[in-house]
Amino acid sequence: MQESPIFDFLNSLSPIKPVKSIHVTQTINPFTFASLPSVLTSPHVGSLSRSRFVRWRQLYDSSKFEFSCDDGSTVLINRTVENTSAKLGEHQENRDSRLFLGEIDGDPSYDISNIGAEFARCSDSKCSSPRCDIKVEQIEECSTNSSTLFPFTQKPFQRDLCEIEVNLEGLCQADQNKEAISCDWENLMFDDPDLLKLESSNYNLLHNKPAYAEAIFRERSEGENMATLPDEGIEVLEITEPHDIFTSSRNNCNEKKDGDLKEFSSSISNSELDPLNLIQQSCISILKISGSYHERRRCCLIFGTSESQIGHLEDNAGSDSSILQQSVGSTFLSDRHSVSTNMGNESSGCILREMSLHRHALAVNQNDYKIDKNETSDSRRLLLGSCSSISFNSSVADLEFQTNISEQESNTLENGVFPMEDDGRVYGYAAAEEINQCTPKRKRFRSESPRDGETCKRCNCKKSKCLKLYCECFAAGIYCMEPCACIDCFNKPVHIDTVLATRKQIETRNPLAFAPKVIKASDTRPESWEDLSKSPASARHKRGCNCKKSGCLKKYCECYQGGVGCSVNCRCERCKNTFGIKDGPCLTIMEADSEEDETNLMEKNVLDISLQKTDLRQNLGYAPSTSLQGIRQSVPHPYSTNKKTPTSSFPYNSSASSFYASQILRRPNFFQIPSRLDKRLQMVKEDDIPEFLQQGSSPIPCIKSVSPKRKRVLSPHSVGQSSPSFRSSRKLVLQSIPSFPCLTSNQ
DNA sequence: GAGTTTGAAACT
DNA sequence: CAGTTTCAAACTC
Repeated sequence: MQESPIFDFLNSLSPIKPVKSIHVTQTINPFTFASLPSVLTSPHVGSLSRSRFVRWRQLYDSSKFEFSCDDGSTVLINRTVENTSAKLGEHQENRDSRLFLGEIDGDPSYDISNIGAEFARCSDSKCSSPRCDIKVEQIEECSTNSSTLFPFTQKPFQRDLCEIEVNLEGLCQADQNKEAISCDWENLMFDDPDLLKLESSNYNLLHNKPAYAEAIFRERSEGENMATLPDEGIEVLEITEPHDIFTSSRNNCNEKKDGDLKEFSSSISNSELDPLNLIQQSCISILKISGSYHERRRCCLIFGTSESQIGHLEDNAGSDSSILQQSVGSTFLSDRHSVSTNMGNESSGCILREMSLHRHALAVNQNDYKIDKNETSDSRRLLLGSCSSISFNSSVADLEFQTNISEQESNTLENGVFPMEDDGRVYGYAAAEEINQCTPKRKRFRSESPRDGETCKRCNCKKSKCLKLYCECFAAGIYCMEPCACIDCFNKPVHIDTVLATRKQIETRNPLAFAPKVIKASDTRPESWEDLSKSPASARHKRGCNCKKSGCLKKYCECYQGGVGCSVNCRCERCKNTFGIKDGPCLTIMEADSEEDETNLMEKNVLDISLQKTDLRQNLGYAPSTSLQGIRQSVPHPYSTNKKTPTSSFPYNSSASSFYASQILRRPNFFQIPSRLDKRLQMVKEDDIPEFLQQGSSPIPCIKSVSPKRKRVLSPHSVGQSSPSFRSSRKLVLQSIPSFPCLTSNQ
């Protein structure tokens, strides 16, 4: 890979030659961490599991620091950077229980500990909860441009990783009344803007680098901080705009309220490229959460600098920088939340100009986010990509995403394999050896608990480094996560550059490589149908299978695995796919009517549903479909809860559909089954093309169908263009967008 | 858990 | 484009 053109290109972008990494490998083991002698001798340290605490630790130089404050304590940080005498560990408590954290050896680059202090202070100011835990951690600083550490990626970034964890659970634990919780973060955070004014400019002066910030939400792993709080009610209801402290940001703040969601995006001027500002704003925005305070969530903010970005941007003055922008402007999405930082490159070399917080969830697979406590949460699943391509209806996210603490994590813990903190996705700035956390014990995790994590992809890749489509995680557009048993995994946030570059390379080869494998027939509102039929009807594998021996009756067959019948696209032999065989009769509605007596009740139901869909589609102004795939697929899908259930893939095409569905479902006659005549009349317009297809708006170029021996892909565009009205053939429409947002659209 | 089978993906 | 190899999931024992 190092010799691949893409990496040559990447390397050529950076005028900065790799230097020896100063990184010191750190294995962050909470147990180890917990066992460290407390730097602070605060009497409250011992009650971490139940107390509010601010924890700050510095690991880059192998020193670990932890600050904690207990109930009633207020954390006050000394922001005087020059005060080198304020050594780490110094603290004092006054009568109002203020805990002085001090500086870390006066190094201005680490005064982000202030943030935690500020947060803690804010939390203290109004929260009366006995457990309002706030933890700020700087995990490490890592200059990861070393090809030694990362032989497959040129990673000229210096990053600091700051982890901020907010544990608000205790706030409503007492009375179980969320509404009673009045921890107004918005006020908490900014009731003293001056106090929040960090000495962050020193960082810029010191490093003279542009900065970028990334934010990652993830759930806290059990045991990470000794907390023993139950896992429940994880929900962030609101993200609000930033406070005055970011005055310039506020002026440009856009707030869009949608349901209980507020989305804000704020512009940050050049002078605010300070990573501290970034991180602060990010954190504050994230922390400005209201609603459920059963929240236990960790926000990881990765901020850093990129010298190569500077050079590149200066050299090119805002021209070609797609790759850099990909690495600069990234959106990490996790469960219900996403925090994205849009950092465009301005002529001045400015990297960051916008930071936005989205609560819009962007899922790869809806099933990954099923509301099911028994399922492994995918909250830690992160999607990569540029921000600009992401836009969702928050209500959809509300419907579709809810996460719970991963039981797998707990299981892993029980098995004695502690989930590293945390498998490189968040703490990925470690040396390569740390990345390879996979142990033999974790091998074949999937097979050990085949049902536990079916809503969550896990791979066991050994050779592909999870950077090929062999890897299910990578193919699905998600990071590998803790349950994965992959080896040498590069499909992690720390390798976002590599991931994106690889992805782009693959997409160059096949623009639809990351598109869902199963596409639905002329149905642009799949989510609605799914709700109705609960079956993966009206879908086909986009390429078809090529099974020779499995008879398309095993999950080797992608069609079968996807719960769809084989189609003319398949080259399978001796197809016996229970969802529809390749050479089976291509039924139409008319034919189905004549055969209705021969269908069983289930099939009739499916037909009715299909017709209801037709009706619905009419109501929506969309043409009905004649496809009777639903009939052919009426056999209950044995993997209905399977992660790969195709109809639930890529829900981010679902915002509109869900909306439409919700609207239509309110119609009193929605469930009225049309008369037979109506049914037939509704067949007429079957091939109306969704607007977005008619407009040829798909950025994906048409993929021509090739010889039957070759894999075939039908693109939306090609389908739309080749589908004249009133033609009654089956039509397959790729409905979903690739799992990764467009790589080049983050301007 | 180890080994085998299978077919997609990648490679030539 | 076709054949081959690689790969990891699915499957079997």
